[in-house]
Parts: sequence; C-alpha cells; structure tokens
Amino acid sequence: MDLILRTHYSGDINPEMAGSEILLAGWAHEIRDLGGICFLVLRDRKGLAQVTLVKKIVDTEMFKKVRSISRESVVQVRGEIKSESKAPHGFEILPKEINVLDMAKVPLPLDPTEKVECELDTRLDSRFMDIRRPSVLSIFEIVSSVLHAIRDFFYSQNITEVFTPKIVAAATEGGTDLFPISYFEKEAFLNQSPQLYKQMLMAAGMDRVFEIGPIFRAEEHDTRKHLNEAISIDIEVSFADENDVMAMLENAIASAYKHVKENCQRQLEILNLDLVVPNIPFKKITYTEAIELAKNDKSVPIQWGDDLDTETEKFLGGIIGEHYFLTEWPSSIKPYYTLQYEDRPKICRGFDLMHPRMELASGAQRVHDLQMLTQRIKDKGLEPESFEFYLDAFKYGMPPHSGWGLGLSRLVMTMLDLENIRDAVIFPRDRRRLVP
RNA sequence: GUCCGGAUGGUGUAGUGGCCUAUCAUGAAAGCCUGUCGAGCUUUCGACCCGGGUCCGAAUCCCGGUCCGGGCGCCA
Repeated sequence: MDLILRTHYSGDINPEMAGSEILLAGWAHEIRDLGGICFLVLRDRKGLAQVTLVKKIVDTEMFKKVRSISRESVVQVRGEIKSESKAPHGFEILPKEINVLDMAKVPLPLDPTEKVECELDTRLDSRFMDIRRPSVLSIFEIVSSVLHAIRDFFYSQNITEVFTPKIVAAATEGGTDLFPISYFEKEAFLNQSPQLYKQMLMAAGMDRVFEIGPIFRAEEHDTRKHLNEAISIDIEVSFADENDVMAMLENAIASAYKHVKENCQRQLEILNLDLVVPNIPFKKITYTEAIELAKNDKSVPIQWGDDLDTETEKFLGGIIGEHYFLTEWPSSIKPYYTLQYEDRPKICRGFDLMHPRMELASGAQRVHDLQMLTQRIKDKGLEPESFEFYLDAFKYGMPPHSGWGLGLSRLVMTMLDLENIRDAVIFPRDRRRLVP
C-alpha cells in the first residue's frame, strides 16, 4: 500500500537509485550544523538517511528551518538521491522540500541515539521514546518474526488457531494466584492458563489447536524472568503422546530461530548477535538423572521429589549447555491433569523444556480418563465440583491427548541473550508496574 | 515476602563529614565553522528522593518513609 506521506523507507535506498526523487518521513535523529553545510539525519523503522543541505545551494529559508528543528521532531523530506562516497551507506538526499509535521519538545526523556546509557526503569517510563532506539525496535521486530515462524509452523502441521476466555469463573484451578476482577454482579478472575479450555477442545473434536495469548499470574514474584502478564504459546494435540508434542516443540523452537536468522539480519546486526540455530532433537534427561547430577554438586542437598530450585537449574544448564527436555517428573510436583506412568505411578509423563538459563515450556501427556482425573484432583486436595464445566468434557468420549505451553518472552529473552524479561515485552506488567 | 545494594542537572555518572559556589559525558541556549557520520571549538544553562535527627558544619553519618536495582523465595 502506498502512503501519501512516504515513497520509501531509509533502509530501502541504495546508491544505485541516484537521480530518483523520493519522499521520506520519519524522525529527526540528529542535526549536525557545520556552518556552510548542514546534515539532517532522518530515522524511520528501517534505518537512517542523511539529508544534506549546502548553504550556497539550498534555499535560505529551508536552511534556516532545518537548523531550528529539535531532535526527534517528525519530518517529511522530498528530495533527490545522490550517490556520495562521503555519506553513510554511499548516498545522501538533496532536499527540495522539508516539512516539519510535528515539533518535538525539549529536553527528551532519554536519548534515542543510544549515545547515553539509560536505566530500564527510565526506559519503561518513556517506552514510546525507548522504542525509537534502533536496538530496542529490533527486539520487537524479532518478537514478531518469532510469532510469524511459530504460527507458520503450526499451520503447516494443520493445527487450528483458537481463542479461549481470559475472564473465567472462580476456583477453576485453585484460585490462590489469580487476579480477581469484578464481572457485573459476579466475581471473576483473569485466567492463568488456557489449559482446561484447550483440553475441552480435544473433547470437541478439534483434534489439534493452538493459542497465542495472554496469561495472568498474581504471584508476587520479583525477578528478571517473571511477569504478572505474559504471552503464552499453547498447543494441545489429540491422539498424540508426550514424545509427539516434544517433537513439535523442538521443531517450533528451531523454526523460530531459523526464521529470525534468515529474515532479521539487519536487526541481529544492530543487536550485535550471531544467532546459532539449536540442533534438534534436544537432549532428554529424566528428572531422576537430573537429581543425581545435582547431588554431586550441591552444597545444600536436593532430594528426589523436590522441585528444582534456581541453583539446580543453573547447575544443570551449565553442564548441559544447550536446550534440553526434563522428563519423567514426580507425579507429586506436576499438576493433576498430568498422566502417571501406569506401572510407576510415582512418576508422570510431564516434561519441561529447559534453556541453560531457565525453563521455557512445560507440557505433558494428559489424563483423559474421567475417573482417574477426578481422583487426581481429589489427591491434590482440590474439589472436583469446582471443575464441573471441565470434567463434563471428559464424559462423552475424550481422546488421549498431549500438549504444552511456551513462554514467548522467555524464548525471545534466551534467543537474544537479554538480561531482563522486561526487555522482551513492550509494556511489561510486574509486581510494581501498571503504567504505562 | 526476604536479604544485600542504591537514589546527585532531562539522561548516564564522580564525589563517603569542611577542599562542593558539586565532577565528567550527553543534552539545551547562543556563536564560529563546507563533508559531518558519537563532528570540533567558545560562552552559558541545568541536580544532591522526602521527613526527622547528630554535628560548629551533612550530598556524605543515624532513624523513618518512598522509589529503584540484584540475589533468593514464590511460580497448580
């Protein structure tokens, strides 16, 4: 679609286009006034373009106007491309017309040219300005590319995209860590996972579904890898076991890396990253093996049946050094809907996908037998009555099924080696931040 | 939640009892400059989180608060 205010982006221009007249629109990234010559660097989402004004040649009014433009003002430039070895990227724009569409106030809340460092908190307070910084914009363009790749992968596997409700009734999964909201005359909650709804769609015969959407967790955690609102990439597949969906998961991850490497070269360059596509299949390590490994190292002993603490996660990540699956977890620390091994009920067919830095996804072969599921709910100290809408779906023919949920921002964070998950979310929601 | 650390111009920082009329960079304002590309040069502007206390004297020490960062916990 052609837009009236722009014919090209900065990044689309090359010296071979010399002589053609174009229309650029963007922000005044920098204005360098050397006296007899003045450079206006225009920035748009694809890069920078130098607009060169020679005092003797251009209109006096235009020269004066450019010198008075404040940084980050929105400008539109009509001009001719000139091949010029002295200019960045070998070209410059000789302007015929410059319009200031909106003048930016001074001072700026942070420096979009990235010359001066800025703390994350300051950046998040002025996120709109922060995203003008090319490296920050690159991250979010890569997030989009990851989603594109994963959606493509799902569609190639004939998986149907669905949406499930984010506003749910009380006590669906215990209730302690859900955000309560007011819903007309009723109390409601923000859903912490599409889990139960995905499973109900297996009973509906949708066969394989995926959902990419927000999840909400009311835990008061305060770390660099947790948020209270996150985007979860979830799938559920009928007539599949945990190994089938683990294969889908590693393929989804690998295709995301590949797609980013092939389609986001400019962004990766800005971020100074040499992306390495992980090899699949990923290693599989059982929980029991992991505990044995950790026992050799740990100062504080870890016991079979404990959930893995941060120290153990880091230790395992350090010795394994790449993505891996943790399988065969104790049934006691996995949710009620995780299927136990028939011959060894102490362990179950749940798995976690780990990156050396942190957990990225978890999934399982699900319980599809109503009686067993009801018992498991009771065993976990929960009330089957609260799950009636869910359990009903298991009464009239539920196929065996498996699935997983993957944290989008954690995937991006580990892919791009970001220090804080907030760097991978445009407007993050954490224990303290509700604005912007 | 808990432990540790921190809060200084718009932004990022130096300064741990008097040498602070507070450092440096960036920025902003004015001026010089025809090839900058983190341009350069000259002049100027702009800050000690809030409240209480100790002291002749507090950005600096103490107490309380607020906010921020890091570790851990929590994360069916």
